[in-house]
Amino acid sequence: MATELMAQEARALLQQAQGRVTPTRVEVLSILLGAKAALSHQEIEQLAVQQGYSFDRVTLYRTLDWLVEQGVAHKVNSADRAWRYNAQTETPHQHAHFHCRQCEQVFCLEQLQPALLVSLPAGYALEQVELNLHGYCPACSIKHAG
Amino acid sequence: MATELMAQEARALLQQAQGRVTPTRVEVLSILLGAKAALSHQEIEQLAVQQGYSFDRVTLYRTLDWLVEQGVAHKVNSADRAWRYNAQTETPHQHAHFHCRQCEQVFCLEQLQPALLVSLPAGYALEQVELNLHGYCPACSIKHAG
DNA sequence: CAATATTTTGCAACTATATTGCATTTTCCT
DNA sequence: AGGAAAATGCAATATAGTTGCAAAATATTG
Repeated sequence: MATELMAQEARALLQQAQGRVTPTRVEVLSILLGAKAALSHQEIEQLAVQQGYSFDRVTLYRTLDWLVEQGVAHKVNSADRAWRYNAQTETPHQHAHFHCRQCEQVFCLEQLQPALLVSLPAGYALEQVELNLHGYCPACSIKHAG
Repeated sequence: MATELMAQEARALLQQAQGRVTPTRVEVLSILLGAKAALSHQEIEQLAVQQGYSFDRVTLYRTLDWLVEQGVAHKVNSADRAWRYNAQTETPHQHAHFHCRQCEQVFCLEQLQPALLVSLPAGYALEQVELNLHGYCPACSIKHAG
C-alpha cells in the first residue's frame, strides 16, 4: 500500500488550502488520492479504520465538505442517495462519471469530453455540465459476460 | 387550473398500464402531467392537498415507483438527495435535465441531444447516458440579473 | 347480486444519510 | 509556552425512503 506517498501528497495539497493540516484531513485526502473510484463516507470510514485511524462520522462529513470547498475533492451524487467523493488533483474540469450498476462504484473518466451540442432553450443560464454514464465497469462486465 | 383535463389524460394513460386505476394514481399522475418541472414527493403531496386530496407518504412512494415501472413517469436524482418525478408521455428517450441552483427545480429538456463523443475506455459496458445541466432557470435568471 | 380473491392503501416502526448545537480538544501563531 | 481560532466528538435531530402487516378497496366469479 502506497499510503505514505499518498499522505505526503495529501499534506502538500492541504498546505495550499485555507485552513489547518490536521491528521483527519490528511488521512481522508490520502484515502481519496489512493482510490480508483469515488468513495462514499462509509467506504472512507472503513478504509480509515483498516489503516488504524478512526474519526467521528460528523467529522468526516465536515472534512469532506471542507475538502470540496477547498477544491481538492469533488462530490458526486449517486443512485443510492449517498454522496461520493474523490480527490481533484488537477484543475477543475468537466469530466464524466461512470456509475456501475453491479458494484455501485463511481469512476471518474477524465479523458471523456462531453462534446455536447448545447442548444439550450432561451433564458437558461448554464453554469455546469454533469455527464453520468450508467452501465457495468470493466471488472463487473467480465463477471457479467462470464 | 386544467386539473380535470389532466385527470382525463391520466386515466387514459393508466388504462394501458398493468394494474388498477385508483384515485391516488390518477391524482398523482395528473399532478405530474400538469407540472412544468420534475417534482419531489413533498411537492406532489402539497399539490395534492391543495387540490383537496391526501394520501399516506408510503402510498405516494409506492405509487411513484409503480408509475416509473409502468413507464408513465420517470425519476431524476437531484442535488438535494431527493428523487424527483415527472410524467413521461412520449417514448422513453435520452433527454437532459436542467437543475436550477436558485429554485432547485428540475426541468426536462426534451430537445437537447447530447451528441457526445463516446470514447469510453475499454471494458466499460455503457447502458445509459445521463446529462445534467446546472445553472439558473429562465425565471431565476431574470431575478438574478435584475 | 353476493362471496371470494387480489390488489392497493394506511399505519407503525425502522433504516440510512446527513445536519446542528455545544462543549472539548487540537492546531497555529506570536 | 500561552492564547486565539479552528477542528473534533458527542448527543440529538432532520429528512428521505423502506418494510411488514392489517384493513380497505377493487375486481372476479358463481
